Amino acid sequence: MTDKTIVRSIQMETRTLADRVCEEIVTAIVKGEMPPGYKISEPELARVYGISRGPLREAMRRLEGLRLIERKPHIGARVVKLSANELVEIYRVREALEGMACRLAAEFMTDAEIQGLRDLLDAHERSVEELEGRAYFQKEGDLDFHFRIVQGSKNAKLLEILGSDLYHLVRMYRYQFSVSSSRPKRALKEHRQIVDAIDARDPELAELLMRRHISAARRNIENKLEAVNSTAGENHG
Amino acid sequence: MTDKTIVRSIQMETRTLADRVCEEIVTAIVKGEMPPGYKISEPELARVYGISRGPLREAMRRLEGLRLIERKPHIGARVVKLSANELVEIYRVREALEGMACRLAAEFMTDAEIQGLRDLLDAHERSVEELEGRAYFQKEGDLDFHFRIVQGSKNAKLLEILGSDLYHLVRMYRYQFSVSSSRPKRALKEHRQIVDAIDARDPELAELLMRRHISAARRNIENKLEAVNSTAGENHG
DNA sequence: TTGATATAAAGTGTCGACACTATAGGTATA
DNA sequence: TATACCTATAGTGTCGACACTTTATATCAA
Repeated sequence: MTDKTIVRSIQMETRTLADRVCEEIVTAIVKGEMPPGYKISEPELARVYGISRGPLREAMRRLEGLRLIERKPHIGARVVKLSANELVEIYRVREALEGMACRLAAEFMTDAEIQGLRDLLDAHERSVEELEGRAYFQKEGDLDFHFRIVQGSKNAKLLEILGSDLYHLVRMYRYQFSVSSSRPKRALKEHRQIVDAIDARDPELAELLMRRHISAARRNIENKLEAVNSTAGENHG
Repeated sequence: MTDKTIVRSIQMETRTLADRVCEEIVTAIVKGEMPPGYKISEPELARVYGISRGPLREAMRRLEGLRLIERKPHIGARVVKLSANELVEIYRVREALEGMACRLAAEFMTDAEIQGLRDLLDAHERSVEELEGRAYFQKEGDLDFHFRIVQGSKNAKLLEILGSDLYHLVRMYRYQFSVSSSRPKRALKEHRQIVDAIDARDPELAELLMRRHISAARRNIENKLEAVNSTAGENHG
C-alpha cells in the first residue's frame, strides 16, 4: 500500500457532509432531541450544523426515504409522528421479517455467533437480576439481541430493511413512548428458547418462537394503548 | 372549496422537480433504459432532464434510499447491479412479508376487493388460454395480483416496504433477467387457491399458501441460475 | 369586534459558480 | 519498452443568491 493509497483511504473515510449530517439527524430524532411533529427549518438546521442548505436538503431526502421525516412541497418537513396504529403495524412487519430471519439464522448462523448470543443473554440475565427485572428492555439490549439474529440470517436484504428502516422507528418510540420495562423476565426466557432452537438447527421452531415473541410484544403494546385510549380520549395527529 | 383552495390543490399536484425526475429515473431503471451498472453522470443527466444538478442530486439521494442506485463519495453513482444471490434474498423477504400480508388480507380485505381479485384472475386465465400459457407472468399481471393482496392487508407499512422498495427491484429484474414465462398455469392455480383461502377468512391457510407460492418461485429462479452457472462460469460484479 | 384583504417576512425550490478530487493521457526517465 | 510522474480534463461536493410560495402581520371595511 503506497502513501497515496493510505491518504486516499483516510479521505474516503471522510464521508460527504450530507452523509454525516444525515446520521446526526437520525440520532437526534431517535433520541428525541427532535420530537415527533417537530417542524424542520432548513436555514436553521443548516446554521446549527454549519453547512449550506444544499447538502442538508440531500440529507433530508435520505431521511425521507428512511421514513423518519415527512415532507410536503413548498410547506416543509416534519419529524414523523407515528400513530398507535402505525406502531402496531410495524410490529406486524417485524413479526414477519424477524421470523424469517430467525429461520435463516437457524440454518446459517455460525457456532461462534450462537455462543455470542448466549453470552449476551447471560449478561442480560445478570443485569435483570441486579435491577430486579426492570432494565432488560431498556438500553439497547433487546434490539441488540434481535439485530444479531438478523445478522445471523446472512441475508443482506433483511438486514437492510430491518436495520436501516424499521429499527430506527422502534428505537425512536422506545425513547418517546417508553414502550418497555414490561415483562422482562418473560422476554429473557423467550430469548433463551429462541437461541436453543437456533442451536438445535431447527428453522421451523426458531421462526415460530420468534414470531410468538414479537407477537406477544405487539399485543402488549396494543393493550397498553387500549388502556390509554379508554382513560383519556385520544386525538389523532 | 374556494377558488384559492382550488388553485392551491392544482399547484400541489405540481410536485417538485426532484420528485418528478426521481420518478422518471425509477421508470428508466425499471424498464432497463439505464441498465444495471450504468454510470450516472450528473451533468449529463441534468442536461437530459433540463434541470440543474441541485434537484437531480436530491432525486439521486432518494434513489439511493430505494436501493436503485449505489453511490460512492467523490466517485459517482451507478445503477444497482443485483447478484443472483441478492435476487434470491429478495424472494426470501417477499415470502415473509407477503405471507403476512396475505394473512392480514384474510382478515381485513373487503368482499368487494376479493371479488375484484377473482375478476382479475379470470382475466388472467383468458389471457393464459389465448397465449397458450406464456403471457401470464409477463406484463405486470402477476405483480398486480400480489400488490392487491398487500393493499388488502390494510397495513400501510407493509405496502410501503413492498411497494416502494422491493417491487421496483423485482420488476427491474423481470425486464432484465426475464425471470418469467415459466409455470404460468401452475401459478394461476396457486393464485386461485390463495383467493379461496382469503375468501374463507382463513388467515393461517392464506399465509401458508402465499409463502409456498413465493417459495416455489424462488426455487424456480435458483434452479435457473444454477443451470446458468453450470454452463458458463459466472463472474460476480 | 370580527372578518377579509393587502402587505411584509420567512421559507422552500432552483440555479449557476467555484473548489477539490479522481481519472485519463502524455512525458520523461530508467 | 515499461514504469513512474506530471498535467489536463472531467466530475463531484459545496456554497451563495434569486424567484416564487406560504405564512404571519397589519390595515381596512362591515
